[in-house]
Amino acid sequence: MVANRSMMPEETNPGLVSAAIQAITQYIRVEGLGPGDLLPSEADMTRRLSVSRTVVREAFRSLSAMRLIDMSAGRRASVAKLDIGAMSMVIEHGVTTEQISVHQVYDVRRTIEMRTVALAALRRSDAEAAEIQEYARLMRENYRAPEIVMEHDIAFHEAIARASHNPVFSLIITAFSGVTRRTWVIGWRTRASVEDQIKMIEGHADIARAIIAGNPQLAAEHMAAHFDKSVKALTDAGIA
Amino acid sequence: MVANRSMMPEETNPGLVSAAIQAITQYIRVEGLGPGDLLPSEADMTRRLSVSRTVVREAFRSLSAMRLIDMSAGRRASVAKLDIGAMSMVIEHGVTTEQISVHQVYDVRRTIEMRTVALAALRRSDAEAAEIQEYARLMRENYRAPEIVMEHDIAFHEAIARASHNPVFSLIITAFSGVTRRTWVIGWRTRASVEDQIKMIEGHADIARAIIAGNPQLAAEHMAAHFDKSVKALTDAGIA
DNA sequence: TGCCCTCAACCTGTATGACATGTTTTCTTG
DNA sequence: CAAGAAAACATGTCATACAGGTTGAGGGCA
Repeated sequence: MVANRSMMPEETNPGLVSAAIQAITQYIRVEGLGPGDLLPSEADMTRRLSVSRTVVREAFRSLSAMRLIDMSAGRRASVAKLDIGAMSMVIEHGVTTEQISVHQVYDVRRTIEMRTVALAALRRSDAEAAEIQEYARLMRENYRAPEIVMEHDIAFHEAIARASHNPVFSLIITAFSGVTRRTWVIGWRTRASVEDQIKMIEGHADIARAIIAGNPQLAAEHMAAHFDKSVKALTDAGIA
Repeated sequence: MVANRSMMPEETNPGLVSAAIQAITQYIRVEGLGPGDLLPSEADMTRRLSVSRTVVREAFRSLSAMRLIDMSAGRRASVAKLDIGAMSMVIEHGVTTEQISVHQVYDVRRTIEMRTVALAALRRSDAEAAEIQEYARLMRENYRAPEIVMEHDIAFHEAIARASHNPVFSLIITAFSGVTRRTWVIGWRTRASVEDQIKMIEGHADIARAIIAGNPQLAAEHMAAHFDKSVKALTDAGIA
């Protein structure tokens, strides 16, 4: 009654905690819970699964770390809204342990953003178009302050992903933001002249205009050019 | 000394466990640990962080759930090799709680696999080419047994992702496999005639041949055609 | 000497009980 | 009937205990 061993592809490494995690996710599925819905209390789960509260807590904690559930003191756990959480930690872990290179991340980003930008050009609402354009404007306005440009740059790409109206794209792109934060400034510094830096910012404005114009081909072309330049900047900086 | 509040983008929801998680990941980073390297024992961490073993354990457990570290009874935790773990759970959670649709997953897969298949055509080793071809062959050989075809289908796509030699692609594609397992059979059933089913399997053989021939354009075209047919099959089956 | 076996030391897995603190519900009181 | 206090319930953290897995040191045997 506690765990299933056959159907799920998730490896059940032996142990009560893993079984409890399975049981809880299965509970969410079976009960058809959606974001915000409450889960049984730890004491409840302790009784249902016939294990100690220790085990139940570690299971809840694990799900909370992956952002599948929300926990806070005093109130019961609830099903979480879709969130990066775990995914970004996995990516960062891969990069810091040198199992993933920054170039590889950029290739994935390029692949995905060529699509999100085209979708955004087709599907963006007016509000989304305005938001994207606003980030491009803020980049130009703050071109003397790299850190600020970076944050608007990241926000720009995330906004495009949102405007694709596919949350999975949004999820993945946002997961990469952490890595971007660690390498962005390096790429910026290799753009020796102010003209180069401004040219890079104008690349964003080009993308924004194509999205607003509803031209997916043009938007994708500008995005490709942008990534090619960014990757070149990183390569020039000696980042593998 | 335990946690940092400023640099990391990860939201530090208050609590000793979150702080411990931060401390442990930071430890991995600072010590420059790679896959397989051992972490301090729970007792050690208890002393270092001046918190109870309960807290340390919940932190370790959380990292283990995200597959950032490996744990097993009797031996100390170690840094894990890059693995899907959390990512696939996030995706599955999104789908079961209806925050992500199957179509959206397929759009992302299509976007990524158009790239992995092209990269595979350019970069695959002979062994990888043989493996990919073998899965296509196994699909044909077992065409009467849908479940077996499905497993080889999934293995086929994962093998292509591996042959792209970019682990991030591999990571993402594998993360989607769980969702695929839940919907594959439905798409299969809508292919009414045996001819249609065989045609679908032949689509995989076409992809394999293009990869072996080292022709990225052709490979991408076949992949696109394959996905278009798959999505149509799902749509015909009434999957949103 | 060299190999195998045993056992001690260390480690994680699970259970239990206790108490602090935060949240919700209920009931009392004005 | 409303406001506020208290009880009931929830999670957060700690301490302790013991079972069972892992490893390496040391000793016995060939």
